[in-house]
Amino acid sequence: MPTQNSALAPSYTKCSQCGLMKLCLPSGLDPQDMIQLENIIELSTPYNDNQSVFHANQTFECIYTVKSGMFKTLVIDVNGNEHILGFHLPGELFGLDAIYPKKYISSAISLGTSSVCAIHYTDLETLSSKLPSLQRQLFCLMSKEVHTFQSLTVEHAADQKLAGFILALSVRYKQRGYSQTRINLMMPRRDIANHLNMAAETVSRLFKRFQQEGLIYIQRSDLQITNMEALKQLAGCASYC
Amino acid sequence: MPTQNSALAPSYTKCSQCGLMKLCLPSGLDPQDMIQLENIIELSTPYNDNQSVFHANQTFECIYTVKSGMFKTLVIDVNGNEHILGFHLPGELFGLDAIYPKKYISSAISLGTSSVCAIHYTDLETLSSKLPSLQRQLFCLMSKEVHTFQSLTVEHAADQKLAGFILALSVRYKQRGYSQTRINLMMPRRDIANHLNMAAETVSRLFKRFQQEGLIYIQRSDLQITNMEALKQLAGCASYC
DNA sequence: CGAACAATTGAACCGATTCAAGATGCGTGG
DNA sequence: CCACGCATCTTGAATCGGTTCAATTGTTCG
Repeated sequence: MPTQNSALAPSYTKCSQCGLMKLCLPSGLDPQDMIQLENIIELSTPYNDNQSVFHANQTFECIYTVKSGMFKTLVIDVNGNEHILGFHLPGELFGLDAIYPKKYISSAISLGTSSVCAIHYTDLETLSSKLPSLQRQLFCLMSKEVHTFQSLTVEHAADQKLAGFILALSVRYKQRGYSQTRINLMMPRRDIANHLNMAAETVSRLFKRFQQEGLIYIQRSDLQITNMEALKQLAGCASYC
Repeated sequence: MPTQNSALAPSYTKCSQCGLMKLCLPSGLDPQDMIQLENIIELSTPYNDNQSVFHANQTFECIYTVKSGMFKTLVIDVNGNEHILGFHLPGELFGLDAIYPKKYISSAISLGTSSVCAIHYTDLETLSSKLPSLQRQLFCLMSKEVHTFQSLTVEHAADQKLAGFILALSVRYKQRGYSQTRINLMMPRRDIANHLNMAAETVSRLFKRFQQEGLIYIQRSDLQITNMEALKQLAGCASYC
């Protein structure tokens, strides 16, 4: 049984970048192509808590895959208010939104000690025009990304949003081989609230209610899902399906 | 001076599909490549009001570009509630979100008499692996699409959202050669409200307020922007930038 | 231990929704 | 051409979910 995701995932520390990329690219590439892909990937030194991978307005160069830990991407509006666009788990990509404007739109910040692989976009573009399977993967990935944000634009009640958020984390961790019922949130309540467009107080009250109703057990950032079905029922279809 | 967009845009009725594609693909393709692209595009017969181009769950085959009129894409949640994901103006693409799941996620419905061009996705994929410039364009387009939805996830007050919506339409029509100050809304208040996650009554009240404040003049679906700067000020940065 | 920060809890408040009614515009047929 | 009927839009008043503000508790770390 997988353990809580606070430590590096065993599957990551043991596996090659090839394995990492397989996790990033949903339906896989053939091994020959994978080797070529590995050649354009750069490992970077780990980040401590709250460090930036890139900032909004910097020239776009690389897209990133999370190797361990977690990152958040956020934008700052004209009034100086932050808005967290999303959280990125091991095996997930970020930086794709910078392709069109040729500069980063968002800033990427580490949550706790975390590390990434960097992929130069020009290299990726060149390679994917040589490898149709890679091209297909990338189109799929970007379509999925569109999807994720589409789901977020559908308004729900606060409890549905939070339930959906928890379930989405559960599904994503499961896909990467972590526990789907025990999750280390890593981000503070304030960040969850910000991402879901609600007050931190509301998140706090809802976590309490969910626990009273037996849906979850939560202690600080250690979250256990105790009634998956009820949680799904509550979320309706919010964000994760 | 461009006229209101209620009739077909002159630039469209006169121009070839090549011209249409140029509008869809931001930074253009060289003429040679464009000819190859034209070969995989199919014109379809026009739709009357409220007809469906595709429905959610149908097998994904084509992506579409709007030739004239307007289309909306919408999803229906588990409770049977509609949510309008977006409105698609002439020269814009829709159906990209179906690539990853290989079936349409949303349904596309015409608003008034409208027409499209269909592009078989498998052909497009094949062609774009031969034409690096086309591949680049498509990555850009999808990145832009991610962008659009990212912006929508940032919560604003109702008046900011509506102001942002109006401005976004203005910008998009301008890009396609229509008037940026006089817009035919085409969709009912209910649809605007639904898309922006608010009640139709709120839209009505806000249009009235905007008119009283001299930002717009609106008569049924005929909208004129009378104070662009103030509208931008109000919207802050919502959705259009 | 004590400072600084994060999370919780309670109470007043507010923006937007809901519900209900009325106004307006539009197509149809007499 | 006007009268009718339907759908859309507008307007007002009551209500509610979630925010804001303020105070308290809990946690982490030098």
